[in-house]
Amino acid sequence: MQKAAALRIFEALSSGVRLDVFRLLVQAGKPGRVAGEIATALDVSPTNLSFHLKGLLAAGLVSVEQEGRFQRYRANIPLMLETIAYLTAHCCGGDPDECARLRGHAPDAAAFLPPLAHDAAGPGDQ
Amino acid sequence: MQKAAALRIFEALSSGVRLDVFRLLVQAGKPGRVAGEIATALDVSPTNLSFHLKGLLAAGLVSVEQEGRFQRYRANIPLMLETIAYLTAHCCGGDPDECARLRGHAPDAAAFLPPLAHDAAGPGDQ
DNA sequence: TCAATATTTCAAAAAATATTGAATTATTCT
DNA sequence: AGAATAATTCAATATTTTTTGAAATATTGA
Repeated sequence: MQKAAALRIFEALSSGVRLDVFRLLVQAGKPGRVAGEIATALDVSPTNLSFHLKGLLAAGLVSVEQEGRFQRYRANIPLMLETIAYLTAHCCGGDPDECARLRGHAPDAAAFLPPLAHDAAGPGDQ
Repeated sequence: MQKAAALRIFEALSSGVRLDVFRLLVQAGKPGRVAGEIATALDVSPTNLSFHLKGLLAAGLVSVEQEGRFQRYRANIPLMLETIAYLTAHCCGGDPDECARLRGHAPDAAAFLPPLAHDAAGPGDQ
């Protein structure tokens, strides 16, 4: 992952409406929700929802599939996890002990932070 | 974690400057960096940096410690991990198989997503 | 104490985002 | 084909966020 992608993802989740939409879709799971259902559930105008869905879509956090005259949206959870990997890459000044100590503070998350392998970004990484 | 906290965290990371600052501090590890070092490294004016640090601080993503006339900033990585736990809580419409399938898409992150124990938020959770 | 350094606060201007309602596109149903 | 439905695009307005430079605060060292 590169900076621009990570930035789009955080921008996408930095609005209350979009955060609600994404959570709704995460909770919905595989069946997702069509736009109208989302608008009703969250009490957002279709126009405004469309605006916010576009942001989530551009970030890759949701996908759409046309279903007749409906548009069915689904959450892309794995991308969210990749983003954290990007964020925590090359952490702790390369000190594995320090890295382990940090991990200790978030027990559930412990197994996630990779020891030191970190990201595989090439020279173009920003 | 509650919605308001998660929102502050994503807002905090939704600017290129703040994302750079946070990554710099994640990579710096325990010693962190004083404000002036950050400003120089990222070529941001002290005034503007101060503005952005305030956002990161309000979100809890960084901490400060006064050191003479310097202010030393450090990243709070565990909070970032908690945020993802919040985001992926109650996922997949409660279907564990579906949850497992999703996890399969992000191998490194696989161990992070808790099976179904999920968050411990009380009735006030938004 | 005085000058220099580090950082923050404040107020104004500039830029980016969000919201609204009307119009448009595309699909279904009769 | 024509009416109804689902959703998006467009253009205008409102709101929020970011940036800038000057001024203020606090600490250090002469």
